[in-house]
Amino acid sequence: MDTLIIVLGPTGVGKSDISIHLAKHYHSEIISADSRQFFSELSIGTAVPSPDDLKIVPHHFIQNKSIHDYYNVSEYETDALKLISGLFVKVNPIILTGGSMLYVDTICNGIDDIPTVDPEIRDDVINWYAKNGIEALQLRLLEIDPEYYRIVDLNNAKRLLHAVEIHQMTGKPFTSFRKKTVKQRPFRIIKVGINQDRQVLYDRINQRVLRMMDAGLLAEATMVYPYRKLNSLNTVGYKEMFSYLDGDCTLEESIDLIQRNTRKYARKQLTWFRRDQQIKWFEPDQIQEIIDHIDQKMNENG
RNA sequence: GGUGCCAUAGCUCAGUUGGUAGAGCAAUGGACUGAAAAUCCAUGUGUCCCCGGUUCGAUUCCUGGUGGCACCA
Repeated sequence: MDTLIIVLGPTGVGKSDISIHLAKHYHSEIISADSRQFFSELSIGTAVPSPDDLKIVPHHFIQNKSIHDYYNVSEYETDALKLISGLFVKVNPIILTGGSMLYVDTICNGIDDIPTVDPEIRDDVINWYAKNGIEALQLRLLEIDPEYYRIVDLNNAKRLLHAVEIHQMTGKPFTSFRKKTVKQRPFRIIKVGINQDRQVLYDRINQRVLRMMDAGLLAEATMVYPYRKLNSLNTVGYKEMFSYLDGDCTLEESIDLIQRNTRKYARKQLTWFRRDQQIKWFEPDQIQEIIDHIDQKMNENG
């Protein structure tokens, strides 16, 4: 039976090393589910695997896009599933790893077929919101989609904006698309979570940020600084460097902020993963236990 | 050595005309369907530096001490 092993956990915990170990053990390949490692212009700040690691094990969805490209989780679902089904012909199991919760979820459960919003409509709605404010936006949503109005977080402008965009584009309420249907995948999924003592994780994160600085994060950020308004650059490690380059803070403050925001991100990831009962959790050094667990699962039914 | 100012949450500080206290940041928890490393929400008991005094009651006023800062010698 085709099997997808998903290695997940907070940033900095060592998912990459474990994935590479597993890929070597199972003669497998690695699919990335990391929404920032797609971008070829970003490597230091996104902690992409080293050239050596990329040579040892084939990786997919690493630096295959430009920061100027528009890309979203739905396109990723399509691209990744196509790749996975083709790959299973010669590779089984396949390893999927990455910390982008929504992207992992989309591989497991799918995402509803909602139209992609035209850039002009997006700009139009954003401008309308900038002019009229959040309360007007809420009222507008109430009018066009009362069902979504009841359940959405009304303070979260991004959610409201998207529902309004979809309505403006299709003439239909957002809830008519948002069914939250869980898609069945034609392969087995084994979820392996990696976590460790919080303080140890934070220390690792802080150290990793300092290593990124030594490796030239500031120079990398300076290269893409002209495009800092792009969504792809609304990214921990870059936006803080931009604040420094803008003259809004010192370099030390900026580094401090990267460490803090990375810690926050790790916490947020753990919050998301915590509710997923399918995840079996391990410490980073329990590689043999992880392999035993995977083997046991794979033997359960074929 | 003298004088003045300061000492409150992990940090920076506010405040209580005497009735045991609150912001920002940090930390922690949560939400999440095409911007997701994004975006949004929630959570504040701490010997109010120490000893004594005044008082029904002191973190607040007073004496002394300790530590820090500034100025004068």
